[in-house]
Amino acid sequence: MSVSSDQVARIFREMADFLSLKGENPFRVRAYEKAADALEHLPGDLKELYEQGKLKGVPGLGKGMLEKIGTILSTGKLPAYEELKREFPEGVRELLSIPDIGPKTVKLVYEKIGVKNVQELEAAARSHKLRNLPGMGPKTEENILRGIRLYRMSRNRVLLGKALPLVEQILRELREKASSWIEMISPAGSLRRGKETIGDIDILVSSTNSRPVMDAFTHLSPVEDVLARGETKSSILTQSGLQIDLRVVPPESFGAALQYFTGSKAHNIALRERAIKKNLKINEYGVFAENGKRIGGRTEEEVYACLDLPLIPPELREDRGEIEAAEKGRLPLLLKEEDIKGDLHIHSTASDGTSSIEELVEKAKERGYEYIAITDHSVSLRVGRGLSGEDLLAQIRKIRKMNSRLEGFRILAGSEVDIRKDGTLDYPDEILKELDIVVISLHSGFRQDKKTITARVIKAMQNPFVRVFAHPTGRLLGEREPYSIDLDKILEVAREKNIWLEINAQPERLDLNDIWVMEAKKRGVRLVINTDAHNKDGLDLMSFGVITARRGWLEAKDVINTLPLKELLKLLKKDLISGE
DNA sequence: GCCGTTTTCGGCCCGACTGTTTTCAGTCG
Repeated sequence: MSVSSDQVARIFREMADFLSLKGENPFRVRAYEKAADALEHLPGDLKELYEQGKLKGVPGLGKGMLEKIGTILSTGKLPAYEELKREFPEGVRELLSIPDIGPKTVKLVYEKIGVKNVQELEAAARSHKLRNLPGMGPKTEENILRGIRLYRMSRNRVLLGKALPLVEQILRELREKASSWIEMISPAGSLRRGKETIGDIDILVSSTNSRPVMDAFTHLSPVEDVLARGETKSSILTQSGLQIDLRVVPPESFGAALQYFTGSKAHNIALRERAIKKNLKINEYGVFAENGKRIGGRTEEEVYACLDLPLIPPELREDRGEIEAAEKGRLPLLLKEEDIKGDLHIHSTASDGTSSIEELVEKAKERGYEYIAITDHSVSLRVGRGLSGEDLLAQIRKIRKMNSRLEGFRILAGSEVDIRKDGTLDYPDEILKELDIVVISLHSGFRQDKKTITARVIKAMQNPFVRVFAHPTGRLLGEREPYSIDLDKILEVAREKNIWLEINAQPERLDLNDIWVMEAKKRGVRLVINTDAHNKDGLDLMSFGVITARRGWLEAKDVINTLPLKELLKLLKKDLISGE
């Protein structure tokens, strides 16, 4: 039985909660949260990292945390954690997830009137048992009931792919309704950083008159409920249950506010610590010198410049070394969507897609691509209407014919070949060798154990015709956990065999994720961003793959499908030969 | 509990908002 970083992170997070409930030193609480953050950003097998001493020096993991991690790894348990857990009944910690309720309130209601879970808190608020507690009144009861409603409604985070179109609609509507009052407008928060899922949405506006902007905002078409309305901040709840906060700041503070509300929290804390060392103070209104004089804040560039840093792109602001890199002038020149020259994983009507190859080509040209690969499913994927060997050969012939009529554009004949349960591929080599590109992936046997799945994929990667391993972990955000696969080993083999790992751009996949993308780059593994489109509009999902790549610090040169057609073809041919 | 170009002890980001208070505590981002 092995313990993952995520599991230990969860234990530390729970400990932070318990310690805060006990009224412990808040900095000690934060130390546990920081350690949990650090663990969640760790690629690879925790036990190996620990044993090889690679956890030493990771910021946030000091002597005490390392000792605890060691205890968990060797015994599977942590006495300090077990002890804390025993002190509180099961449901108490969950109360902390309710908006407007923090550790002090939970401690109070638990100790004074014995509230042990959400239901009991709701009952206590309804029967007015809370208003007599110190510091509480009727209004608090109302707010707690609202908090419980919100908690139940928004427990699930929403996909970036769902949130982004909604935000675009809202920005459009706001501009229409209050254009004369809006100087600048931008999304902020985790959405701007491109996180794969979003808790709530932040929008920032600069204006000299906030009232008409707030009016427009609270009357937007998707509004279900107005949660708060003030001079500088208002919150709405949309019909889809998403909370949206709008903040209005004066133009001279827009950059500082945008920086501030974009986060992440950890990045901002690190920035402020840096500011203090320079005898500066940063807040959402600007950067200030010791004498209180404002020295920047109109733009984000200004804010960073005050700290002697270049602008750090939002996707990097996770406190994963970006400040140090910026300081040394080593920020990556991040990949842009315009750099993408093609898409190497697309389904047509031949299998389970709904657009013809002709339509897909048309769309790809509109996007300015030089090539696409048609990669329909292989024979054994019945649900995907996989192609028989004969059908595939016929499709290859058809594609060759189409190519002879195309100028400045190339269709690659490919296939998304299933890795069977025993690690063999779904077509024989005689067929694979006819293809321009072979993409392999798993669609079955997700429950096999880590050793089996890893060995199965590695076996498939030995085939000399294989070029791309698609959606390497198989996760579906909010629906399906990744299957148990040892990515560490997969990266090793991918580098050795020169197999490209996919960043699948489907918003519910984004697989590989940002953390593993970063690790793959570090190890010299090449990546390719594909949409896995099942219709022509699916090609537009590329932007989500690009965002994920940017969060993984990728530059254009790290991504195969930024290559112009000629170079890609050269690479495909050359690799085929060297692989034999 | 972490951490160190002023520190191995004594700090640890900062302000708005709310509801309860007569000057502040709790929560949030």
